Amino acid sequence: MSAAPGALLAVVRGPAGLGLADGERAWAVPAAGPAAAARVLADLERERSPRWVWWSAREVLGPLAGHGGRDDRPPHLARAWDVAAVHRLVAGGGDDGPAAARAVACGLAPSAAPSPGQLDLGGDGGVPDGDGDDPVRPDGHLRPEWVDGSWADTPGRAARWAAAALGTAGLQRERLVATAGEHAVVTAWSESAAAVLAVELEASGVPFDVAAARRAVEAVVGPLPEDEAGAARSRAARDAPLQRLLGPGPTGAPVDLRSPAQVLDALARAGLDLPDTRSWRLERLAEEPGAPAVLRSLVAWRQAERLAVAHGPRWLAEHVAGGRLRAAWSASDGGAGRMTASAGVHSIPRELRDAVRAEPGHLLVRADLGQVEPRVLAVVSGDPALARDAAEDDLYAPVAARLRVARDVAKVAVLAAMYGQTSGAAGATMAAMERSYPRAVAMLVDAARRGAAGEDVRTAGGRLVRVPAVEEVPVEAGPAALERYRARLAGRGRFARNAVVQGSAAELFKAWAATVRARLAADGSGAVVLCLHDELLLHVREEDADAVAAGVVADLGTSAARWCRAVGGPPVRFTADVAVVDRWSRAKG
DNA sequence: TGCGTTTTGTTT
DNA sequence: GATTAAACAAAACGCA
Repeated sequence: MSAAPGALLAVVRGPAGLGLADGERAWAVPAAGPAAAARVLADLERERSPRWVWWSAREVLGPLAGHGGRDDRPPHLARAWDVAAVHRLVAGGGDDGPAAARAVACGLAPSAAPSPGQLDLGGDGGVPDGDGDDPVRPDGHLRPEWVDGSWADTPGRAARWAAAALGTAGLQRERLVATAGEHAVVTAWSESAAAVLAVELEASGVPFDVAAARRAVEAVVGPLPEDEAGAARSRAARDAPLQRLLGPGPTGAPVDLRSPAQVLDALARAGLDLPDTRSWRLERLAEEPGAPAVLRSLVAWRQAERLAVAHGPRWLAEHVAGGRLRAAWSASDGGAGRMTASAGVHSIPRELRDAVRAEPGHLLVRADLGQVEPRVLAVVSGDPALARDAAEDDLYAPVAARLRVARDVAKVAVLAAMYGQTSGAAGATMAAMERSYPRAVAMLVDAARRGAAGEDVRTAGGRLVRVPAVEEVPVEAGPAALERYRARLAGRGRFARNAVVQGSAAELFKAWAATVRARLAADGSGAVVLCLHDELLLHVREEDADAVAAGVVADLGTSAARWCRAVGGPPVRFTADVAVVDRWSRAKG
């Protein structure tokens, strides 16, 4: 659902309750195409600092993102109330369209929400689609004929659609405060800003040198093919040496290296009995003295195959254009509301980071948070000892001292506590963790208990995290089925335990990212081009790079302090490592 | 043939 | 004896 060029763009200013001094006003802006819409937005921005209210940033800004200059974005655009983003916060994900968001905001069942094309049965049975219609039915739901994007047909409809967004935002706010608490309003703001950022990330992409990427892949894989036939030839050439080492399969045909089952059989014939062919297992075996040459060859083949398939010519053609790697971005996805991206942007292998390069006259600023998760744990649990330890640059040093173990052991112990690991050396240090950080551990244990019991949990900022359903097992089920059931419950416990930390960390990160975004947009020094859970990659003008690097650290100070206050935790110190580089690969980390 | 599951691998 | 979280993505496998 997006406004086509030449259609209308609905822009709304919100009421005081949404963070404004101004009264309610709904705007419907006629826009002859994205460029005109961008000018209108820029004009409106000059009026004093509104908080925009929209059904979703994607709908309103998507059509004009990328217009008006790559690095030229209205700074206050992200001061918004994004109904879809707030709905995901309130409802814990799922369908975030206007109909579902409206239903939940009204306390109605989202399943009863109308969908486009559906007969309108729930209302007054009035006139179906007149210009004078209200998008909202008397029962609170949206009218189905409004949900299909036709709000953009006339100025009158756009204005009413905008007003409905405003009304929904008000209801949402009440609901949010009632279910998650007053502090969740602050989260709603930063999540809305992240939604704007997601649209911008999608439009801008990551500066990417295709030729450098090809070279990096070729260094491992060999010359890249030009077409399908060439691809088949180079695959065969890659396979042949290893196939000769493995010998023929039972049918006499060469082993299909892409079939785990066939590779497993072939290894068994070579006298290697393995439970699976995971590369870490193969690597460990290959490193042993006297290991057969096949193993080393197989490990190398796997590495090349992976790179060729995941980041070969097809991937480059599909996702890189005009010197930018582009992906679809979600501002809050998954169990805990992290930002996610398609095209494998969050798992670009190290070899390829050399291809992420600043454009002429620009530099990259890479900033990553140090030890975010334990610091976030200190905030959300309010554990005084952990909060004190966070004062150090290296949080694990004082932890090691308290636990009376080596730093590495301490680090594993903290991570294991957050992930719910109970076996091995990490399990053994749990008792010491509990003694040293009773509040932190108690909070984690409580989240795990609630998750295992099927109760939903909330992040520090108030996001609802739904634990996955686990199918009940009848009492008379066999021991294997009962064991699987128990394992699922435990898995759900670990999920919930992790989600409260990971999800809260995502909220802190987004608050920081939004602050940095506003800084860059305000002075036109550049743009955020990549968000990687605890890492920001900025593309900035060369002459501004050092100032931006300093600014990013300052922004962390202010946004982290604000976040700690908002969620009612102690003022925990957060740190960031910042590097100014021309290529991503040159920033260590 | 098509669709869902399993295996594998990369990142945080 | 096991049981560290999340994500995206491709190809093989298994079943109807």
